[in-house]
Amino acid sequence: MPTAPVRPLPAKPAARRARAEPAGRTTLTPEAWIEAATGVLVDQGIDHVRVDVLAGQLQVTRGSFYWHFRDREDLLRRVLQAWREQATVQLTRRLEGARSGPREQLRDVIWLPLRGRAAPRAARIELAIRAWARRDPMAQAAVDEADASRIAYHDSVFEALGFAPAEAQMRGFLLYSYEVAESLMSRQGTAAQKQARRAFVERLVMQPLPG
Amino acid sequence: MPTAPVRPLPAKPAARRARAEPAGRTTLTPEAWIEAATGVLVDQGIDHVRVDVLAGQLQVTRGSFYWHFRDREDLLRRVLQAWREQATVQLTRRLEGARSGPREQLRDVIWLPLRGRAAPRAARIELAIRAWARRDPMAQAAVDEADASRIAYHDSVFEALGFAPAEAQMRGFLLYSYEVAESLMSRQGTAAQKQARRAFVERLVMQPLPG
DNA sequence: TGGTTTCCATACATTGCTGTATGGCATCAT
DNA sequence: ATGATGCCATACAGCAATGTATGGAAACCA
Repeated sequence: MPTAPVRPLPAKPAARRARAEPAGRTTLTPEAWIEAATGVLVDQGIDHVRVDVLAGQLQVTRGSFYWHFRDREDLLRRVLQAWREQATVQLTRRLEGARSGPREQLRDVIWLPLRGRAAPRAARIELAIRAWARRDPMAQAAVDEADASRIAYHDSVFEALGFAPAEAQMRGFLLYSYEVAESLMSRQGTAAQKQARRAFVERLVMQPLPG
Repeated sequence: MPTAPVRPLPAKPAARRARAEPAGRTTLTPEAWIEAATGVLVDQGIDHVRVDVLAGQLQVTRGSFYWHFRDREDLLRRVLQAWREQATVQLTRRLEGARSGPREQLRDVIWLPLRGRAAPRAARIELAIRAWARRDPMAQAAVDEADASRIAYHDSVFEALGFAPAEAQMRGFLLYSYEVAESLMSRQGTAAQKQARRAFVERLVMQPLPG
């Protein structure tokens, strides 16, 4: 697909001006559309993210949409972009907590997906984008990038635990694999079994190999 | 969705009669439609499995489709059914090879996804159905069922290796998780790294824990 | 050979969704 | 006050996909 000729949007102020909004949000931000699109993406799939559906959800007409966005493709790009930024922030937070020691980082990696406030929703968004990525190169690139940086983080944790780089890499990948799969197959097993699984994995991935 | 009132299909013979097919397959079987649908499902997603697309691919018109199938929903059901049967056959083959000893079964589980002839395509089909399952309860049920029986098989391998049932269950889940994730994130790492990963996991999941 | 059945083509009728063009109202600058 | 602008509504044209109704040719049965 050749890069489409950029049709200039009607000039808009870079920063949203503070207009007199009488109480209940009469005017929409692009972020509202992006949020709504993400919602539909999560429980309907990318093909159901359609302009008129979102308009109905936001109680406006499609005229509003085509004011804020060039077209549907434009919206999808910004949905992905929003996810990338969120994922980056998430990982940055972890890197900043690196001073707490590798053992604690490992515990966080394993248990945070359960304890986190917004974790379940973030997981669902990620799975939806992963499904989307199967046939959209742009989404695929975003997912690959996120996977790579997270795996790199996992590796670093095992390196900090004293494993040689090559082995740390394999342990990091295994642990990340487990997390992704646990999210993907969240229907398998009872809550107690899941707890036990995580505790077991936490111990096993630290277990040294003989030889 | 209430179970739709069943509109009776035009009566058809249960088994396809042997008609004089002059050379090049002038007449279509339902299986041909199912195969085509699976193909589109794999690299386009379930929403792109549309009657007219398949008709174009099969060089016929939609009239043919509505003779073989009640409607689009009917086709999707049969696509899922075909996958269930294939997955069952696959697992049955493994259970029959159980006499070869647990170590060999473990090797097979880990390495077969790479060596198998039709393995890559089967993996892609499975990922496509997994994506579909996120918003179709019927597909979700099929995936859950497949996961459960495969996990049970993994468990049995670890039990045969001498681990206590509870621990075997966790090891089985971890190994299956790794396999699913390796398929899902097949873009991560070089071929050599993947090889090393598998070899490493094969050893680690057998490693006993102290205590 | 005449009639039936199998399988597919053709031709509607309908719906859903996209993108554009244009109008209108409220809010802003001056 | 008066343009000008931001934000949205309305209306239109067009395509894409579904399902149905019906016709028609070739193979089968008698």
